[in-house]
Amino acid sequence: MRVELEGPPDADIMFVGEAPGETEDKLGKPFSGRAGRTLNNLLAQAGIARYQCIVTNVAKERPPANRISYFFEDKKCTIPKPKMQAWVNELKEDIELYKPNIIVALGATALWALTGEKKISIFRGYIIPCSLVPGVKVIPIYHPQAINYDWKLYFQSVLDFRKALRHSKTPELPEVKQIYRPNVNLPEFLAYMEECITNPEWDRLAIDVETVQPGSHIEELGLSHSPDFGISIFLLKGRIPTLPEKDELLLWQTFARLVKTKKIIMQNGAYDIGILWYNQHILIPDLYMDTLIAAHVCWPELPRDLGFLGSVCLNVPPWKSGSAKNELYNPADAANTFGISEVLDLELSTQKVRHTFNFEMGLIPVALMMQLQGIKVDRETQTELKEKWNTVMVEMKTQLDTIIGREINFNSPKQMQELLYGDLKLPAQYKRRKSVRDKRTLTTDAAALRKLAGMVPDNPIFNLILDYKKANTLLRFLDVKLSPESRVHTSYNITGASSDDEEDTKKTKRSFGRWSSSKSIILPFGSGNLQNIPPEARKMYLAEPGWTIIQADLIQAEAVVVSHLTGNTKMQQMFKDAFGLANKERKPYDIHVLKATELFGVPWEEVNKVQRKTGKVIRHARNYSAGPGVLANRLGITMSDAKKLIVADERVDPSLGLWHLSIQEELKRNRVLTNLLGRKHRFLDRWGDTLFRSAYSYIPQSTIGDLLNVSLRKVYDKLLEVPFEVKLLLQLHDALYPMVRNENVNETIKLLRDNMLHPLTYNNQEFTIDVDFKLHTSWAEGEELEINWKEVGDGIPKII
DNA sequence: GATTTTACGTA
DNA sequence: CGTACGTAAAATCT
Repeated sequence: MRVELEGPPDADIMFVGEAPGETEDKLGKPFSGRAGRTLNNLLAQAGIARYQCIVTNVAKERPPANRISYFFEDKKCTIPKPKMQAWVNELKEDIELYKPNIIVALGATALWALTGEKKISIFRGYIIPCSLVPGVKVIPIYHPQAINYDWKLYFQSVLDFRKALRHSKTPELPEVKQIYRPNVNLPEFLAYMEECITNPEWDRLAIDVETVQPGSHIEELGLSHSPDFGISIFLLKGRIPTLPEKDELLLWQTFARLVKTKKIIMQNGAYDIGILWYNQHILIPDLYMDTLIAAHVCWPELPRDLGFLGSVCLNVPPWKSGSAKNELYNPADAANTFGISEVLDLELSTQKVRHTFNFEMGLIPVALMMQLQGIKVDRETQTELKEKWNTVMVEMKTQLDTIIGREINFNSPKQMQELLYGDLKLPAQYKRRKSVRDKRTLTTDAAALRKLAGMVPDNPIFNLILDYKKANTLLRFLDVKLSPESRVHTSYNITGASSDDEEDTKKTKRSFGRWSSSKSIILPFGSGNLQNIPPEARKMYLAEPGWTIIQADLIQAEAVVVSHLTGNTKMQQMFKDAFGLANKERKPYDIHVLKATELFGVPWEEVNKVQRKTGKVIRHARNYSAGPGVLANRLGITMSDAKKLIVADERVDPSLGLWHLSIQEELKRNRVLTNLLGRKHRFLDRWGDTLFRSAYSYIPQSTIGDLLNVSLRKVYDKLLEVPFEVKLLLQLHDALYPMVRNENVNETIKLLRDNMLHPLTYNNQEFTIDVDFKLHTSWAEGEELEINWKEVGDGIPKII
């Protein structure tokens, strides 16, 4: 059936979808099916009344199998067949007839028909001119059906619909008042900087640098004192300097004077400040706002790249869409960073999250210092380890090639499938599914290999493959490039996942407040992520001669938090009683033994190792609502035994289940959870178990992440006060690794403990997570310290 | 050549 | 149907 346009002739807003679906086809009404229900929901969230709007589609008939490409000549849907062209002409006439103030292009097909553009992910949220009927404005938004498939797009689309409503009062496109001065000469740039310095009313300055790799050399420098102005100068063209040395020196001298007088705004300042310091030796003394951090605090679940933030915060045209060589790119970045900062500043107040913002801003210098400092690798040990594991790898490969009779790439899932399930005809092993509705996919991962090894005990290849793969993986962590000073460096990312990837708008940004670690662009040495180095590879990270690496751990950190969240008073008491004791003295307060006594009804003294391990695993698994499959896997027991264990534990500790339910209740209210240090997170996934599991882990995980960083900042502040040198080497989520000279170990441990004990409050009850220490000659080998802090009191412990 | 999938390391 | 994170190689798409 042909589906006609619907709505009042005097409507301000016109929604244009793609084509009718099954329900629409039957009822003859646009957006009357599942996508229509999602549209209605979005409109309600945005405060738009559908009956006051025009609703239609580009195509008036349903394509076979709902595939819009049926109406096009080409696969990319850019050359319409005559029927489609006629509908586009019809759409043009409708727009001219009804003259809406704004047209909402729902999805890529509508965007194409109205503007000729294709990429919805780039243009969504921006007000752009309609090319079909010039003079009309269009705002592209994801199609409701796309949102149904990918629920993460929901929240940002609500923001987009609100923007559409704001712009529906008048037909005019937003006025373009921005002035950009790209690629100016030195006198003009110097004059601008001098004007900034002398004008006290311009108190803030946005800075953006473009760099070339390798070396992160500054290619272009952009500045802005207002959302409506941006200026830039090139320092490099290709790799050739544009300015004589003397002139460039003058530029940087003036710049260094300028930044001292202004509140600085940057997007991802940790990088820009880092290279300004590393390459130009210019210190940015007052970073007033990092828009990446502000966005992370205000909207942790949304993308954070400038293009996205611009679409949400500003009324400027999309400036990131053209070719990368667009001259205006850099000055526009600077000006729009300024504009975005003003909106985020208000948002921080509205959402009452400024404390989290200030906290994260305070971490920038710490993370940057750790990145630039790096951590030393002993080249000799590295070579030894590389040789050792290379030998293992080659040996396994030789044996396997002989047994199998041909060469196989064991890193190739495809070849592995052919071997295991084709040649050997072994029972298929499937990957764990996110939902029972998902289709099963074959796997050849380590767990599958171990299972097959158990089924065919007389065939040695499974264990050989496992050993081969282990050596192979390890080599990835060992065979890394070192800096000339034999160091590796990592970029610690305060806002978690990096988001300068513009194509990546579909991924939800999670970031529970924990730092992530990735490859440093400034100093690209090492394996990148330093938070996932396996123990064997840690052996090559040696303490410098005469120095000791100290490991300061938050003890049982997440478990302590969970005991308070669930109101498990027995566990709380045990943590309290064990507080400050030496490691050896903690035995009577072992929560895993406690769990075993409860679970198996055996007296404390008679709990054996297997029972303790069972207690440990089940507690951890149940905290985060793991299923019997995981438990069976972890403990090497059958599914039915695992199920029984879970049932038994539910009887022993019903508080966990109740806590999970209370989290669901809290999510129901507004989908926002707040951790014990006040950090908020909105959960945008589709309502269901995946969402719940993620939410259960949020408060314990993010509280500990924040807690450790509170400590880290406090320790960092002390570094300048103490009369000896402390190097902060690593941050591993619940542990800090400083390195000091041997003679300063005692004082450092005292300092660490003083600054890492930080009381938390839940339900008006105060508690403190304990800290313990290990001393290392390398990152791998550590010796547990036995300190009874009750005996030490306020003094300094005498360890060495 | 760019993007997606698979596998795997840590807390 | 633990979660969180980043990297690399293979597979797949264009």
